[in-house]
Amino acid sequence: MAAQPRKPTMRDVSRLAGVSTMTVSRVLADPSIVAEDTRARVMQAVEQLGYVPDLVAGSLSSRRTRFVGLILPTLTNSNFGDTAQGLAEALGPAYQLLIGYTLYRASEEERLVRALLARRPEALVIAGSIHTAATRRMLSNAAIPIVEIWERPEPPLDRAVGFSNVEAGRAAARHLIGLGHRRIAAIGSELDDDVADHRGEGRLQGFAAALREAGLSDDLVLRRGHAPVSFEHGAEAMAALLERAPDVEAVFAVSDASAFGAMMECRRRGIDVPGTVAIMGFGDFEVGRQCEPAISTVRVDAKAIGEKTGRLLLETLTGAGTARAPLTEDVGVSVVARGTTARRDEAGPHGAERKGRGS
Amino acid sequence: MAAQPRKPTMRDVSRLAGVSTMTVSRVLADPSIVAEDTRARVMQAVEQLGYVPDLVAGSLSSRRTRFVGLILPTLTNSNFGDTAQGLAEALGPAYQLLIGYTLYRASEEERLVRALLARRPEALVIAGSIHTAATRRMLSNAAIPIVEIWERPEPPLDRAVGFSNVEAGRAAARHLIGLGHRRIAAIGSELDDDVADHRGEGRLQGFAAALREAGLSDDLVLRRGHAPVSFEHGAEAMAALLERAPDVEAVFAVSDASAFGAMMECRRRGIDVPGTVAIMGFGDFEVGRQCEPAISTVRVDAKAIGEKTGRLLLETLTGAGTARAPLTEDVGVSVVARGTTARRDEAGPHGAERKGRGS
DNA sequence: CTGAAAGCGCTTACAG
DNA sequence: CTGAAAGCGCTTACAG
Repeated sequence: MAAQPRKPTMRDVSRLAGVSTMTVSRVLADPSIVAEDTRARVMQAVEQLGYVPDLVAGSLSSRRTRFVGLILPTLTNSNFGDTAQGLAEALGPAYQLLIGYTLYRASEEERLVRALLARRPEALVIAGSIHTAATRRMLSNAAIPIVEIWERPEPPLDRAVGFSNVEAGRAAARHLIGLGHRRIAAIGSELDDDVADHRGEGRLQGFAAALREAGLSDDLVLRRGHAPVSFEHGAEAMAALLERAPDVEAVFAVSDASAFGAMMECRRRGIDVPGTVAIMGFGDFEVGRQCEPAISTVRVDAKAIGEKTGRLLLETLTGAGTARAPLTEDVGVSVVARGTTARRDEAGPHGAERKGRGS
Repeated sequence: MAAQPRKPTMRDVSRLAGVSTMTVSRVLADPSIVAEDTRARVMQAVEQLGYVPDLVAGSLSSRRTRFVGLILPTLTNSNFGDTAQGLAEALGPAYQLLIGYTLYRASEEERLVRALLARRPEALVIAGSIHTAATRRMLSNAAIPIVEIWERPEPPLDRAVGFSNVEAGRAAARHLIGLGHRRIAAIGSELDDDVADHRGEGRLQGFAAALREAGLSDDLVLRRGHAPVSFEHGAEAMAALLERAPDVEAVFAVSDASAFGAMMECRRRGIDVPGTVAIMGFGDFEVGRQCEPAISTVRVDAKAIGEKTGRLLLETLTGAGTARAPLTEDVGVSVVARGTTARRDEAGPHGAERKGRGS
């Protein structure tokens, strides 16, 4: 790697082109306002030197960093990945995402907020609406747009784009109750002082509330292990659940990953899904769509959350929005009934019951 | 949101504490070199004003941005997420990752490299080793450590942490051949001028080469659709494969996601896995570990790639490494034989063959 | 259409 | 242990 003695600066370009740095700056920012031959000389110098403008200096000078901070619970959940990609796409190439992850830890969130704010992002997008006091203070004092996502806080710190996790849980319960199940369980993660999946907890609470309102017991709403919830989590939680309630008829998992794990645990034990136990998840993960039987779920458009957030931010940052956007945008959720909650008579033959080569 | 009239600067803190900005700067950078009572007054002023240092200014001044750029194909693959998290953890809180994704597009990679370099990262980590000429030039001229990951380029642009995808493909073929299969297929994605998964292609090529060396035909090595490969991809590719070769005995998919999709397609068609068709994937995704039967795979430690890269960078950036680290670190791959390639007599009863409630 | 001056908010490099 | 001066590489705000 042939290291240059020093990276070329705008000054180097301007000297080579025989103009001032201001002219170089203009050519790079808006070529149309510079005379054509001047512009050509500058571009030629830029090429020749392989000049890459220094946005650190540009940001300090213009007070525009073109950064948008994004704080997510994890980088390994494709739903949050979709949100990040949706946000990046909506924002376009003029903005750079500054992504951090918390692993559901409030302390880590606080550290991250401080670290990201030091980079002077023009806006900050953060999953969730429950923060430490210090985090809330920093966010409020930042004097930039803050968007809380994946929830529907009342009221939001500033703006919010998400949905009600409580309603999502309720919708799942309604679906299972409507199918005639009575001995209904749910599996999620524990909450402790520092690590907590408040959104999953919201779903669990909505689910439990709907159970009680229907006159059913919520004593099978289990919280096991720590977020993030995994495929393994579902398997273990399902095993624990069967230990405790061998007669369980239906299970709601706070995530499709967990639901899939639960279904695999049933398969290993020879328990028919949905024949003996119905299973429902949340998030509409690809695995749930593709597996056999496919997993019934509460769908949320993760990418749309990112896209709407991006558009909202663009309006706010460019001051383009004439009409003041609402404080909270709700992308809604929808129940998607699939194989794992099919009634016996509805259930098509699933692979487990077919043998031999078809096609 | 009560917007401050103006964010407090170090100047504001220094005035309130009755010291120079240099002293404030020292307290924040290394409190131990400042007298205790001075330090206390400064900290108190920092607290009172809610001062958050401006790293944009600090970076320009110190010529240390504490940024590490990371370019990944997608944000929605948990394997790359693991690499990102491993890198972030190894680097520690002193560095901020600047993450971008390309969707396997060379043109997007070029744009991203340019955009990230403008932020003056202290190092750049990039998935893959095949870049456009312009990208290579920018990378070489950047005069910062560049680490190519998830491959084993000969030679790397600068450094590399990865493994041989060709060998990974060969290992998969050897495993399937060793099991006695003869009519062996593979499924991956197409390559076109702009979008291409060169790592998946490497696996396919290694796989095909091993087939030929064993005297077998490689005419069932199929490339369908574009990267990123999905669960759906596997299902569709499997359907196409069965159309073309109903007598296929074993299939290698370039990703566990694809392998899972292929297996589900088999299940929908009543084709027994592994009884009639053996399936093998790559990447050791959680879904493959958890499903029934579990998916045989070529495992690569995605998180370790990130961690090793982080440690390498830390040594390089802090100049701590006395011994010059090797140009390329190979994390290796390993074949993990599981249910989907079990021989009939080895195969335990899998869920599909058990009925009724167990336990 | 182009440029000289000033300054963004810090840290480096001295000096004491 | 502390501070005054200079400067990082750009863009803003004038001026012509």
